[in-house]
Amino acid sequence: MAVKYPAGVSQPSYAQRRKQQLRQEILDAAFDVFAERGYHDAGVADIAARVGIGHSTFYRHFESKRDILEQVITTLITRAASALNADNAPDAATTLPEYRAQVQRIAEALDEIASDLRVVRILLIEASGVDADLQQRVFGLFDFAINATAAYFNNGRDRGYLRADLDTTATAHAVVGMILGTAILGLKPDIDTNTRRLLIQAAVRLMFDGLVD
Amino acid sequence: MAVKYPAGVSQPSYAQRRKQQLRQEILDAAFDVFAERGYHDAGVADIAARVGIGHSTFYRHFESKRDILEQVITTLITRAASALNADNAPDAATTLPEYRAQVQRIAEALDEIASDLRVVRILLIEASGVDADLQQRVFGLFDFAINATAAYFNNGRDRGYLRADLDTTATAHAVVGMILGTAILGLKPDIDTNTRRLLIQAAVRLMFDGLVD
Amino acid sequence: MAVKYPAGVSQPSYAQRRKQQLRQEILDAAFDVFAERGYHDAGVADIAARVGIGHSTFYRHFESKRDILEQVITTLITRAASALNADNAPDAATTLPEYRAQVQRIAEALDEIASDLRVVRILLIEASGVDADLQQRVFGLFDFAINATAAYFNNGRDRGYLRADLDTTATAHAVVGMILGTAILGLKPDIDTNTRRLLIQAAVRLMFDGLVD
Amino acid sequence: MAVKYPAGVSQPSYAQRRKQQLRQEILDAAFDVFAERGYHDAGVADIAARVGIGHSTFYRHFESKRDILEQVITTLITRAASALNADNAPDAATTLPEYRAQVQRIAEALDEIASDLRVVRILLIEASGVDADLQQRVFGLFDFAINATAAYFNNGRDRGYLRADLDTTATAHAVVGMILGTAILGLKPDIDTNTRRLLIQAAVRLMFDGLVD
DNA sequence: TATGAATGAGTTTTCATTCAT
DNA sequence: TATGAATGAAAACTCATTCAT
Repeated sequence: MAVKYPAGVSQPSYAQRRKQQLRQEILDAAFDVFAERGYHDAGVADIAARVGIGHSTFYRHFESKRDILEQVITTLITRAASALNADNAPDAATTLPEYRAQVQRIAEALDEIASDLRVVRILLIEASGVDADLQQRVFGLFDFAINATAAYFNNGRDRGYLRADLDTTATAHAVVGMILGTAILGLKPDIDTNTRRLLIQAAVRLMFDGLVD
Repeated sequence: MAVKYPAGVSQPSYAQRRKQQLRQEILDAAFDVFAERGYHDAGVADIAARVGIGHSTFYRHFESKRDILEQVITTLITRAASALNADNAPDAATTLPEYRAQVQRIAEALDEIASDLRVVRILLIEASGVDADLQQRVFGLFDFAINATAAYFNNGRDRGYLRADLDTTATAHAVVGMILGTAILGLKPDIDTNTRRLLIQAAVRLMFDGLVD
Repeated sequence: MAVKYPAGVSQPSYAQRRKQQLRQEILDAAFDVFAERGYHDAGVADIAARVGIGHSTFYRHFESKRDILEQVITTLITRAASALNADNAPDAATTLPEYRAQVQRIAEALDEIASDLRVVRILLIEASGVDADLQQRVFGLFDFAINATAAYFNNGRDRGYLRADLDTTATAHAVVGMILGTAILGLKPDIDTNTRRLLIQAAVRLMFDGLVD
Repeated sequence: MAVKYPAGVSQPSYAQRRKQQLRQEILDAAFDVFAERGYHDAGVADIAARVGIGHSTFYRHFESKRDILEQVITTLITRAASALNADNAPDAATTLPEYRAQVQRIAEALDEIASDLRVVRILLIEASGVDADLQQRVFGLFDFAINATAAYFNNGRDRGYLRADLDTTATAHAVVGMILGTAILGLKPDIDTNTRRLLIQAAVRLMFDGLVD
């Protein structure tokens, strides 16, 4: 689908588009290669070979190996943040069932992303394994998630459909942690789609009702 | 305090003890260095330098760099598994308050371990970043934790102090995920001891009572 | 003189020729270095330095140090085998003088090769000193020489110009041994070209007429 | 059998004898190890382990790894030289049959030595592969053999049972070369005792009668 | 512009030899 | 005296990055 360009902005030339496209191909290849072999084991040559270009061409599009990892991660973070935001606003839910439904939707959206184990691997393992800076970037996403979640909780507590004594920040922490940890556990080789669904269900149920009730 | 040796077992010679001790010093140094710089960035030379020995002396005690990482991880896994087991049996708790107290104890024991961020970093980041094999080892620990947790849940459900419709395995997954994820979130630089305590409390509360009640 | 390429086979590009040429330069340097310092004492760095390239460039052309030795030896073996074959066929000689002349020619051809002491050193000393595999390769050459020689002897015996009771295989062994041993003795520092000629003469004479007559 | 010591020379003490004995054991082990793995691949540790002593003890008896190789080689050279000398004198033979018998005896004695492939390997391959100095030592043996052989030839020529026009030095060279080369060819894996005997026979026959007659 | 060739910095590992017990 | 522990020098090899075509 052709992208529309605003008036006054000249459409990029063919060459520029080609360049953009190649850039994207390289990004995709890097994503695959990093996920398969890990950042350190992956060579720039591997990435280039997968795209079918010379190693040197790689450097016309990215500063360094580290640079492309950063870009891959940025993309993933952006995507995850969108999933958290999409069609959801902290004050959209006014009743418990509404909120519950909303949580279910968010959970499924995140699962959609995390079901691609490569995303989990790169975001949680490789990013942190390479560099404190990159780790910070990812942790920024977590902070964002925690804050968003806390906002939801505040809304629910204010409206009265969540516990009045809820420590919203700390609990948000716990919930985001649960998402995170579940995603990591999903790296275990033997988890199929069905199990994932049961897990989400159990997690959402736990979140709302706890073990007891 | 001198260690007692059983009759018939000759106490290790001075040289042997020295050797053991040096081995332990190297292990400790490796633990630190791996945590600080990451496995790939850390050189055998760094480890040796920290202990104050020559590079090649390292190889008198460990097969390879990979070998020592494995040993470090094995130690950590063992320690974590002990913490999970210590003084706890799945059927020890017969009432909800008892179980709650037990969970609190376990949570604190794990937090004690995880408060050393280096442990978290090595176990969760480095292990997985290096090798599929090592990742498996760590995941074995998680499986153990999940199974143990499920056993507790089964006990509680059978005794009637937990929900009758509890999907014990899936929920155990979610709970272990929560522990895991919280540990990782603990790597964020700005978390102090007090915050940790609040987090644990919120997590335990969430686990038992959920958001609602 | 420009090499002619058959129709349909595009002439190698300049870059390819350059690469071939560099490869050959490295081979030559390795040949020299191995002969001078011996395989074990020679470093890849020495070879690279002699060509005037960086150490790692070496690895763009050869798999490993062992690899290049193998290639050097293969070349030498091929050359020696050609010398044995060149313009000679086992049944070319029908009379004793003809055969005698043929032997003289072969002897001179081999001497031509062996006069380069580096060849002898690498083929007989280094190859065997490094690896059983390489030794096998060289011994394959000897076997070839023995078989070829035996074929000549058979021809001569059948035609009646050699002893009827000649044990052709065993004698071929002895003759090839003589060539081999003489080549090794040629490594002695004090042997000049003239002496070599006398040696060949004496050897050929011995071979045909023995000590007695 | 106890060795007799001349009057006035005090018999070595027990400790000294033990030391001598251990030294010999180390020499034997080195001989084996060098032959099996080659000088460069063999470690001092291997030698020590085979004797059952610590690596360090090795250095109480030999200066260095190189040193022990030298001693091993010296021993072998001495043994080979003895075989060449034993009960033979250049002028012992006065007739052709006598000389022929003498040659046969010498050939068998040398074969006895060379049938231990380890001797051949160490003397011809390892010695030359390590060091120019060691190679010289071995070549000294060859020179000795050549000179001795030439002396025999001179005697035979003077007495009239060998060709009058024999270039004794050059032919001696050829003959010693034949011995040498045959010994090397003996390293081929598929040569059994019987073949060896046929080879010797063929060589001696060739030496005396040539191909023709 | 795209490329493959070239590179050197960096790392793991080995092993002969010395030292302290 | 015998030993194992310690060592550092050396060496092969890899790979991200630059350069010349």
